[in-house]
Amino acid sequence: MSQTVDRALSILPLLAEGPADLGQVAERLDVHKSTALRLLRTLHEHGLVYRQSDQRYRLGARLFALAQEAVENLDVREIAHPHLVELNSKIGHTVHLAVYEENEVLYIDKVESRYPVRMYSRIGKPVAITVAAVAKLLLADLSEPERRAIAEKLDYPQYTPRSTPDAAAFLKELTVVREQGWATDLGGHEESINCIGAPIRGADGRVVAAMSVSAPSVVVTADELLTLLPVVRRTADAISREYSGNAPT
Amino acid sequence: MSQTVDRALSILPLLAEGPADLGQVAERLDVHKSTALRLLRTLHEHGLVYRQSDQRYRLGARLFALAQEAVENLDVREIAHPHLVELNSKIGHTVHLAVYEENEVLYIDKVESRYPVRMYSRIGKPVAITVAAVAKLLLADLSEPERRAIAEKLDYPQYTPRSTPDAAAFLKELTVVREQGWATDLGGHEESINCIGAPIRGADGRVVAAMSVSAPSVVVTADELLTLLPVVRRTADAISREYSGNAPT
DNA sequence: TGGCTCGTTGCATCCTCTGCAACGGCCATT
DNA sequence: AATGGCCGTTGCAGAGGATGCAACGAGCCA
Repeated sequence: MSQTVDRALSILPLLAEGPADLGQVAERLDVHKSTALRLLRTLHEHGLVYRQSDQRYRLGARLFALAQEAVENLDVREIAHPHLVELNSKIGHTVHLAVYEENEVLYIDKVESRYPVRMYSRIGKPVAITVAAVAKLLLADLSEPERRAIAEKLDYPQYTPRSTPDAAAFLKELTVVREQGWATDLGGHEESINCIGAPIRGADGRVVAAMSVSAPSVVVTADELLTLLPVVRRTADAISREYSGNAPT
Repeated sequence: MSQTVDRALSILPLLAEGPADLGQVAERLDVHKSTALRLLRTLHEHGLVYRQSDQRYRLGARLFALAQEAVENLDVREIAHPHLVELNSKIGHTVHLAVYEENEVLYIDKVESRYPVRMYSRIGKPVAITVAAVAKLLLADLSEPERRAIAEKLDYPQYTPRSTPDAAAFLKELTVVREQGWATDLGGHEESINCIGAPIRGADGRVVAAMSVSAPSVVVTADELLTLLPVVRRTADAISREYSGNAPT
């Protein structure tokens, strides 16, 4: 809506691909160098881009701080976290927490017992929306027209033979998930990984987040994983209760 | 430099404090509501702000993704990570990796063996710059006028009695660190936590990052921690070598 | 029902952003 | 050492877009 801001913000994803110099930025934006320079300077003043020693620009440190504060404002995460840790300590598998926002599903927390390293590596990354258990849970709660609109806009990458093939299958799956109140991803994203998930609801009953437990099939079979469903649902319900209780609004 | 972009970007830290509605944003920016609306819409289109159900705005999901990609482009981190993990598995204590950027020192990686939970919680957060071992290492490598300029601009919070008291003491400490090639923080931030750190250098000898090992004094005394100095320095040097070797530029 | 607040829209005015051209520093080439 | 090319930077005039105003409309409460 605002041309200048629009152009300036377009620089950010561009730099996310890797450092770029003034000329490259100007070319990608299709504007004059002097224009790109002014935009970059403004971004720089706000700490969103950083000028490295070779004069090329890359994303700046303030982005970390902002993302940090953004995630801290998500109170679901704060409430859920201890529950996720507790569940993880019980069953040992990876536990995820995700939210839906603006046509994207993203992980906002993760607890992994076996491989603590690079734990943050997936937080903030968009989820494979057509197959992930948490994505199904979050989308299943939307209204029917919304679900249809989204389902038709999506791509359906065939990660594995068990990936959701198309919009029709996805919508059907969402209906199932909506009715049963939990979801699975059995090898739909990676052949050897299974997930089960449950929704977290606010005081009004709307799904505000979703959690899942993932495990490689070499460790537990899909059937064995499904036996964990009750404890996963109990955890999700406990989070829901605590979240609803505290909600002041 | 660009008024419109400047105003738009000023909205981000404002929303970082917490959700705000249109009127509040307009007031804080000192612009007309319609102007604020257009700026917010533009930010919204780029996913940087999100409009929650009560119509108030808060920081959006794309910030995560951007910060995520930004951190992945820091190749020091990628190279260093396996070394940090290895060191951690040897000695068991928390290992940090930090860089200096634009008057700030921030952690970009962390390996913690005993408490894997919320591992990302400090990544991206500004370091206690006047006391942390990594901060001393990174600042010590700057030119003398730069060091002085920064030292005089800083605040010197007295986290503990052992915190760096003022600019003079800090500059003196930086000189020591610069000469000995390693740094410590012995209870300067938290009474019971000690750290030792070593610099990571690029091909040109400049310090590009710093790493540290932290441990509570109830587990190891400061003297015991110092016995780990050789292995910490060896790790840092190994990272430096690998980083310098691969650098194509 | 009426009045209030808050978000939204269309529009004329004026500001500010834009692109141009020229400068200067840096590097490589001869 | 001199030259040419490349890239970042600056000042400026013009034009295009951002701004604030005023009016509308939706939701809420009394």
